[in-house]
Amino acid sequence: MHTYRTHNCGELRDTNVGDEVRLSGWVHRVRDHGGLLFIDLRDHYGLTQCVIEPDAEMFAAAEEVRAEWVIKVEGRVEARSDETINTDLDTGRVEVRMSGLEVLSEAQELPLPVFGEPEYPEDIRLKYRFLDLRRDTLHRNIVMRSKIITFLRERMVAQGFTEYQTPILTASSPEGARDFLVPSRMHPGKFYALPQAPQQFKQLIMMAGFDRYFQIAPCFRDEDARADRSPGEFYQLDIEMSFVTQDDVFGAVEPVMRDLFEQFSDGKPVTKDFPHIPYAEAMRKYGSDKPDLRNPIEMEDVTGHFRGSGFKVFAGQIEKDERVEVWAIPAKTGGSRAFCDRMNSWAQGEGQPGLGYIFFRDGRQGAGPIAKNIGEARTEAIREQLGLDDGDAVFFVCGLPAKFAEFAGAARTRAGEELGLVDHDRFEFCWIVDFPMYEWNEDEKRVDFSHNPFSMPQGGMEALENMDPLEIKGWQYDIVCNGIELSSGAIRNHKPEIMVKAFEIAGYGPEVVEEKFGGMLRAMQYGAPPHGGIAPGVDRMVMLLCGEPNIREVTMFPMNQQAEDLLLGAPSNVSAAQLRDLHIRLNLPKKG
RNA sequence: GGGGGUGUAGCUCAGUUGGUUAGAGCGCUGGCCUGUCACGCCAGAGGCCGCGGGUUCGAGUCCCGUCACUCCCGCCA
Repeated sequence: MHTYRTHNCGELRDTNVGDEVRLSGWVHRVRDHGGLLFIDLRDHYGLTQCVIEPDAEMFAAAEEVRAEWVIKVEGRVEARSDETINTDLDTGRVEVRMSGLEVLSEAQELPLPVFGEPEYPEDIRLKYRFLDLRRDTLHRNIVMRSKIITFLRERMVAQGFTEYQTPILTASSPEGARDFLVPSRMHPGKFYALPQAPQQFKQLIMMAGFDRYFQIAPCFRDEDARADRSPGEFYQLDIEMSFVTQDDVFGAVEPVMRDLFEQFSDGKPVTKDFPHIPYAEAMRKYGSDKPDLRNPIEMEDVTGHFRGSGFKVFAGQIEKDERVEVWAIPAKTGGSRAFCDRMNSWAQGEGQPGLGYIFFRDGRQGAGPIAKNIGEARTEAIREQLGLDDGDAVFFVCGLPAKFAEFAGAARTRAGEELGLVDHDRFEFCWIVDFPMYEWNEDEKRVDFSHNPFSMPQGGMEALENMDPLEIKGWQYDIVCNGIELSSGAIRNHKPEIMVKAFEIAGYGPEVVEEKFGGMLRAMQYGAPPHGGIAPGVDRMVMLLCGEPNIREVTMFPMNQQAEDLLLGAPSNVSAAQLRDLHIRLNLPKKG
């Protein structure tokens, strides 16, 4: 018989009745009836009820055990009587009649109970993560994460991709997030950086002639945390392919995502064919480049109905600036003054002057101040355009779309959520395509890359030379699920002269490109294949599939919001000798 | 760097207009209990009310500061 166990704690069934078995695990729960004592023994696999009676030799020892002690139990598997079967347990038809018990390891009084699922303070959970991880939901989330990653690897390999590893110690990149730096011992005053993503490496892999790369890639960015963003590190399903168009990338990635979500979504429906939504259309309809398509509300331009109308607040703005538009946010079933006023005061809380509205009642009559001001005919035209009826409402935002789109999108989200129009039990995917290559940086009054500077502009060199930079679109795309951006990707620029020109438009001279991206530029000069890729965020996929709003619920050993590891104590002080080796002298901020 | 929330027993929380000895559940200790599976019953221990200062005859409660955790903004090509 094995030293510790013949079976695991989730294994025993009717067919084992009569077997002499040995189980090891944690004491999940003890129920001491005096004349009869139950121990629920738990391990990774499940829970088995063990029972002992006072005449048994080990009874005194059994009365001593406490929650989370590690014990070894021996005994005979017995069938439970009909009235004592527990259908909630896989092992609930049997129990182990204890004849032997050995304590393998005792536990102090717990700072954090393993039994039950109430919420506990994050700092205690993180300090005692090993206990937290024993708890059922978190334990299952972590296992789910592993299964998801295994699925991704298997599918990628099956589709002809190969996993290659890229360096962890690399060069600091001039664009993007703040880098984590690692001081060089051999080169005083110089630093490595941890990769924000293997972006340049995966393109070099394509240029080196390896086709179809993927990697479950660790990425490091020294940015502040959010609920859905760990401080410091996260994982991407990093993908790159040679000789491909945008549609080839979609064709490779979309089935993997759809099948992944169908397999792990617990029966929730998943989008069959991901719609392709141009960036401009997404902004106009949803006020966001990561729209939640579970929300049925689509915004519409209703500027014409307000031009020259009696609602002077809007009409005046339209008069003054031809770029001013009015967008309507139709809200089915939102047609009550109480709801409209609630939306209005929410908008004021967001720093807006308010949120104008019309709601319809009594035979499609428009109600509210705006309806009064613009009159029946215009009100009816708006109602007609949006297909609204009694009991519905519509909200309006007016101004320059670039300025109000984000707020309009937030109002759309809020109306959809408050009115219960959003179906939470589904996964709605889409591709957002045709992102602008550049955007206007208002602070610095100049043109900036809006996405990835390595992307191929649509129209290539000709577009860069002849078009208004702000009109140029890139072969850049995002994959979005339920309002969450899972990934950005692009068809890359593989021509050195286009790269130089693209950077020139953003204000970087050829010497800057040479200095910062010399390696990439050289690679392009020696035969670079057209290539492209994408990098869906693994953590966010796992969050969606586990239904967890917080990334720490799907991460085994997360840091807290202040980027500290409370279990192992990182970051930590280092010795003077270590600093000397690295040629570093501390220059600490003054206290207070 | 900025804004919001929270902080009372090992843990989750309650605590009235400022007023005697700060409570409950879980856990812990002891006792009882032969079919529980959130077992039940009885008793007990356990508190710098985050920390510092102030107002007051009197502060868990009001004010100021500070610390910790968290959510958000900035940031995240």
